[in-house]
Amino acid sequence: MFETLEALNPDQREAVTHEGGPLLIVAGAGSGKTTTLACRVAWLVDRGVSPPRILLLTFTRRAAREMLMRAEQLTGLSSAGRVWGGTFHATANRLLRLYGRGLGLPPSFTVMDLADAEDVMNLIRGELGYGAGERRFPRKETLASIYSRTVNAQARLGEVLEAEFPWCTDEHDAIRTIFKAYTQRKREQHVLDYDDLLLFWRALATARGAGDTVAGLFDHILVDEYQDTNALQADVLEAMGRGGAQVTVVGDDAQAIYGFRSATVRNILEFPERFPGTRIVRLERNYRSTQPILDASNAVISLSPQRHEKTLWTDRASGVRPALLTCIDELDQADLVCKLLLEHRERGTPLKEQAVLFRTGHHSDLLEVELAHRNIPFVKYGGLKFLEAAHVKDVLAMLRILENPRDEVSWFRVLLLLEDVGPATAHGMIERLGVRGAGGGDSPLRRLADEPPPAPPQAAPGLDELRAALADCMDDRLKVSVQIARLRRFLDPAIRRRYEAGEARLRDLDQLERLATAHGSRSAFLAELTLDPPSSTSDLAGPPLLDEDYVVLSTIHSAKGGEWDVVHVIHAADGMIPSDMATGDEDRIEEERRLLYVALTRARDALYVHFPQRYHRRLRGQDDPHHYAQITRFLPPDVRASFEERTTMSGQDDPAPRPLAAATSAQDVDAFLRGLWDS
DNA sequence: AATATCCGTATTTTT
DNA sequence: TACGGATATT
Repeated sequence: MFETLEALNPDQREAVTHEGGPLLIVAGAGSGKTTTLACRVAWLVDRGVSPPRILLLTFTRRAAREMLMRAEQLTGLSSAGRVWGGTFHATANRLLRLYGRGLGLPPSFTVMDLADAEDVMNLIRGELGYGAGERRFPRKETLASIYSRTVNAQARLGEVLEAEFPWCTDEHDAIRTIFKAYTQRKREQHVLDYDDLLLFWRALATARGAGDTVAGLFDHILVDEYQDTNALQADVLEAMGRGGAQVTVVGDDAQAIYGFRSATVRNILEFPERFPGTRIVRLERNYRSTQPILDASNAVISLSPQRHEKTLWTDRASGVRPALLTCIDELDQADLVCKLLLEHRERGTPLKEQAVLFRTGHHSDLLEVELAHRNIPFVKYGGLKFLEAAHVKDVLAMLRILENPRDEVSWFRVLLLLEDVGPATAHGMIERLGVRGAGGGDSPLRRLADEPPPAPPQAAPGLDELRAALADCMDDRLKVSVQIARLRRFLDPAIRRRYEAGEARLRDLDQLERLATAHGSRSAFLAELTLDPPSSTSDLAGPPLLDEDYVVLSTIHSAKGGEWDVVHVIHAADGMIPSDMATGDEDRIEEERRLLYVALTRARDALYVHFPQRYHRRLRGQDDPHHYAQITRFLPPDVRASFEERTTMSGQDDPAPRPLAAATSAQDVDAFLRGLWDS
């Protein structure tokens, strides 16, 4: 332990060995934040704190695992593994299963993800007849996001509508009615959404009696990525801290990128006030990147009108500036990225130490095709739609029913798989099964077995299969994977019949089955899946891929906390970064700027930013199949001075040096046009 | 009442 | 492009 401390710089050492009151560590990108936190955990254990009395809250499960592994290496003890680690949501889940009874929450509650929440909203919306009228009514996605924002930001519905969803203000009363019904239904059915996990945790921590118990569980609470927590999470932390635990938070306001989830940097800024006696330690020395890369990153963030009171420095000198590569179009970009990846690999950087980052999941589509074409292996983080696929949700719905027979949405979903059963019939059957019947009475599962609800003749064979499958799986001793296999005797034919491309979908179910073998109980599997979904294609692909060398493709959000020798940032065009969905108000644009900053600061040795000038229009365009983009507004000329600018003209199909000139004139035309309607 | 078919549209980021 | 919604058909 002593040697470990010796290896730290003075600021880090101060953070690690701080004793007494609350601690705020303001840690710039690459400043050894992970090391510092891991060391602090190790140091605490070394000083005799019992591991199970330490709570480490991180942004992802992966981050928690990594940190605890490092802490174990440092202490040489395996006991660090018994530290409580995970996300706020996963921790809430664990605590509520143990102590939720006092709040009227049975340990068998199920957790629904965003898609489920939207489905419930939709169900209620339909039942109350809001979709049917002449007037356009907010869609389920909008309803769910209004709801979540209201809860997480702890603002009044009216204010949220006014500020964020002005086009819905007319529907204020209807929305409130839906929210009431939504809440009531969740309670009746023992279902919690993501926001509920936090709400109930807060309720638990502030409750008379139970609160002392729960808050008293920990001597130390450490929170990573504090800039990306929201008001509710801050409340939870404060309540837990009142139980006597010492609180440590780590964050960087320049890396706040979760405002869309109601995260607020105010949590960091106001931390010293909420936790009196706070000690503040700043980590400004960067160990990750070369000075030219830091210069470019600093230049980008320095244009932010918001204050970021630190400048990173490093002693990693290098003569190589990051590159800003202007290429013709997306194809050209993909081509160049591939070439550079291979080039660096030839020079000794394995693919695993190289990453390609982008704003949204589908920004890598073309590149993925190109990589596959050239036999360059890759894994992609973020943007994984696996769990959103209809057929996967069907399986999960069946598991959920088994876990929590009052889960109406799941019943609905499963019954719709039967032939000749639509919404109306399904409703009737659900009624018959007594799914909504509160509290007592037979379980709907028992009723399904004993007195099957009337169904259309076409549905009879399917219904028998369904009953048999569910009955067989009610035995909790069966492993989840076995249960899934059993359920598939009902599901496979239904899926083949209902969806196109049935075979491909069935292969997804094979994957799900395989994923399940790694988990024990059904409830653990379901909770894991909603709280910590497989985050990359490699999580699903299984072991064989893992030994191979592969490039990492990732959304910038999912790349948070990561670092690579070589980093490519693609699509540095206005409309991509910032996403044109986010150009509404200034706060959101600033968040996009920080997003670019996060992307740039992931690089250790080499950084490439790619800007394709020409985009093919997605929507039908007749005479004009493409348009010219402008470089991202976050790289104005004086910032570009930190880059080495290069233009590629490698497109063989398009030998004319036209693009550069054309782009300039296209920009002029656009500027002219804007003058016509902006004024 | 369910299903087939067609059309329009909106399209981020994640626990 | 894929999904949701509306309309037409069984």
